[in-house]
Amino acid sequence: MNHIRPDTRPLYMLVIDRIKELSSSGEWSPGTRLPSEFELAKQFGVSRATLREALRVLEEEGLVVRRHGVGTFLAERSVVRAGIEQLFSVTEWIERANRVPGTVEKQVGEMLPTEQDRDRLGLSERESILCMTRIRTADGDPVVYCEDRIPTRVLRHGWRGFDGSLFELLEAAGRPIAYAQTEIKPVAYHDTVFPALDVPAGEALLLLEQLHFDANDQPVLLSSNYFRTDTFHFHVLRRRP
Amino acid sequence: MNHIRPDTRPLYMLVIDRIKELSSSGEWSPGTRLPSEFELAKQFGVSRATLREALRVLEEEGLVVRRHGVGTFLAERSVVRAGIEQLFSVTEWIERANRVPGTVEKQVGEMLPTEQDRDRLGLSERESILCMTRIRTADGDPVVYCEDRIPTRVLRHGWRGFDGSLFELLEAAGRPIAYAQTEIKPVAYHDTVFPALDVPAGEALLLLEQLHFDANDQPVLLSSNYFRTDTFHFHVLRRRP
DNA sequence: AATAGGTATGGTGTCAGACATCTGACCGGA
DNA sequence: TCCGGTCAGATGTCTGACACCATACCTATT
Repeated sequence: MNHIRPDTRPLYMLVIDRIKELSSSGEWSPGTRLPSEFELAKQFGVSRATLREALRVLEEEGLVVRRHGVGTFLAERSVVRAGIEQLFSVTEWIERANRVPGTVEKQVGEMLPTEQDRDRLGLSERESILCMTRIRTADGDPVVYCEDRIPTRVLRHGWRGFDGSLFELLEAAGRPIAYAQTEIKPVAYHDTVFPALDVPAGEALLLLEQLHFDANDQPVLLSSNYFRTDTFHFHVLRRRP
Repeated sequence: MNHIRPDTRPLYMLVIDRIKELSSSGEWSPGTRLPSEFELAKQFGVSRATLREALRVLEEEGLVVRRHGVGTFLAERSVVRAGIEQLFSVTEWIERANRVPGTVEKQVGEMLPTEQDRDRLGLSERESILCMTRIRTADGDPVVYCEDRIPTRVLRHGWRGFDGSLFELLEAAGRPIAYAQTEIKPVAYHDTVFPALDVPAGEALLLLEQLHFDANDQPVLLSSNYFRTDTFHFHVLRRRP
């Protein structure tokens, strides 16, 4: 075929993006029937097989509903985006709320991992970790309290040029984060964290304990983030198994 | 072809189930390479196109990793199951912890919805709702505080024969729950709930505010569940968008 | 011997076309 | 009015082919 494609990602992903574009731009409204697979494939210039791969994923995500012998429909209730299952850095999260992210450093330095750290990050006793404690701000207000641990060996170029986003730091080190195992816990009080975030009396914090992995399933970051819930809302779309 | 299939679900779903079986039964261990698509298709007696639909979904779920020109591999870290994105009833949840579910009824009755209820459930002013407040127990210990609201019109046969599981009640009414929009909130204290659950001092509860929908995207149940986190753990696999 | 480059092989990615099966609407006769 | 047949159009599945990619191996050059 010798086609020249500017984007090297698989074709079906480009189709997915295009469909999401069309649906979120209001081109197609919720509940309407999409053109037939044959028609869509022709329109996008891909084969029906490729188009179907895209639709299969979209169906799995809940954006479209397919009915045998009838057609493919845009879901009635557009899936709530940015649920907790989507992994954003704290920086990104603050920006998505249209606020300006900032950082107040409390502690940064190398140290030896505890046994629990070693266990979860898969380290030997001698390997050191970069450990930091920070308060993240939105428009100057303290909103998240962060404790992060990164194996020193992961950071080939040290941590110079570090500007607040660990995600970018790890990307620059060639170990971009792909996913995270996250535990969700409510916190009624904490001697250090609550005063630092200036939490009003009676309010609780939401703690996300996260173990982050790179694309090769290697753990690269262990973090505990305490969120003020008057600023951040957490939701998720739960489905019957 | 004129094949007679006992299971009427789409073929690719059966393939998915079979693959999950093989991987969870230890037939295939994490990290190993699966047989080639051609080989697998032959083995399962389906076409490569169908097999690929199954693999596409499994890849999206994170159970397998596909590499162009190399092969398809079982994911190194098996995806954490029963994350918060899977919707279980409280009854099921307690059973999954190998404990015996029970119910202490506090209040059950029909009443008129508040404006917020009407808004979220899509009701008119005159329609009544079935409203109940209950404490769920595990082996007799109070572990979840539940407030539930169901539009009366949904329950065609009334609510006789109700045994504790709203999911089963709605299934019997022909409106089985398909998914729920869930908001996650930490709660530091609540005058009614905390004493009722006998929460130890200093411990917080996790509140899930859920709007449940049936398969036709119609809201059928609005619930607020307060969970004791010494009994329930909530986790989720978050992925980069 | 070490290394750079070509080639063979076997994997996934994409395509085109065909037939099977399901659904809803239309239509005509009891 | 009701019921069954028919038909069009949609998704579900299959087949066979070729393109593209990654790796292993071989070869020629250094």
